[in-house]
Amino acid sequence: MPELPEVETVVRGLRAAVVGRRITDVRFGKTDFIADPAALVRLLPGCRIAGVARRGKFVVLRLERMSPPNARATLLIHLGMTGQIVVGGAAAPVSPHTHVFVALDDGRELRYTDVRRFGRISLVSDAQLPENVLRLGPDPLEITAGEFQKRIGGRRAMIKALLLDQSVLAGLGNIYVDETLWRARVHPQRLAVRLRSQELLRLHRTMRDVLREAVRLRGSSVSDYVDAEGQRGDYQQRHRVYQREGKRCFRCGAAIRRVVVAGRSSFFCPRCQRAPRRHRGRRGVG
DNA sequence: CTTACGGCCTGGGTGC
DNA sequence: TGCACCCAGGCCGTAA
Repeated sequence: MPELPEVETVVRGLRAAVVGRRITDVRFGKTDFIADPAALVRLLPGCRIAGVARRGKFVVLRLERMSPPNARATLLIHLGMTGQIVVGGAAAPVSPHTHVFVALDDGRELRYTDVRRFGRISLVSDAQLPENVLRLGPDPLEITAGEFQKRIGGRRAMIKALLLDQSVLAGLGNIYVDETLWRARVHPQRLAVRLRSQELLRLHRTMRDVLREAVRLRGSSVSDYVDAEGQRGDYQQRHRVYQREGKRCFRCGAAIRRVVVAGRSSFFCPRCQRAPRRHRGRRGVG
């Protein structure tokens, strides 16, 4: 499940592999997750890949068209749950569920594979870019403690819902929110408005620690995430609560529990992460 | 405006 | 062996 660390890892691999390359051909399998596949066929061939960046969980491919001179466009790719972008030889065997083939001028091919097709691909002009990116909040690795407090503190929603909200912060998903909350000892159902300033600061610091370590370990491979070279990440070995229901808390030994918060499975330690009062006594039996 | 929630997309895994 | 069903993450519409 690609979140910030996985997308960052993919982006770094892509950057090394495709920046400067020219696109020679585009072919598709299924296209129902692509905004305008005909536009990709029409506009991508001939483009030079000028840069690769990450915005939240989006992979951002900056493209330069030959004509008109200096025309620019941006390919936005969201990996959804099971999206993979892998660069390899054009003759390499094709993995099942591969739906986009982008041939490059060095004989290699960039391929997009997505079992569920929850991913999204769209080509936008620079004029359209703001409306696509504007609604995203700041990057968790760049936001300052002050900004973090300002965006989160005082709001009445549950802290987990806010951390998952891409317009509040862009890049966190279920795994890294749960891991951050456990490390900061904050219960997922606490209302942000009820968090003490000290807890908000701890959350900010912990979130960044978790994400930096996860990037260093090239992300978490829980189901089928792989980076641009097709390699799995290692951060799943550091997970302390995610998908560990019933297992012992690494800190205190209590049994990890699961509740649904913001429509998502949420794993936490009932002893390290104290529930807010209004939830005490009616936590699920399991 | 803010928040909560249900539904939708798809198909692998699970359990009967 | 087959098959119904759950579930994942993001997003959108709707309601309060």
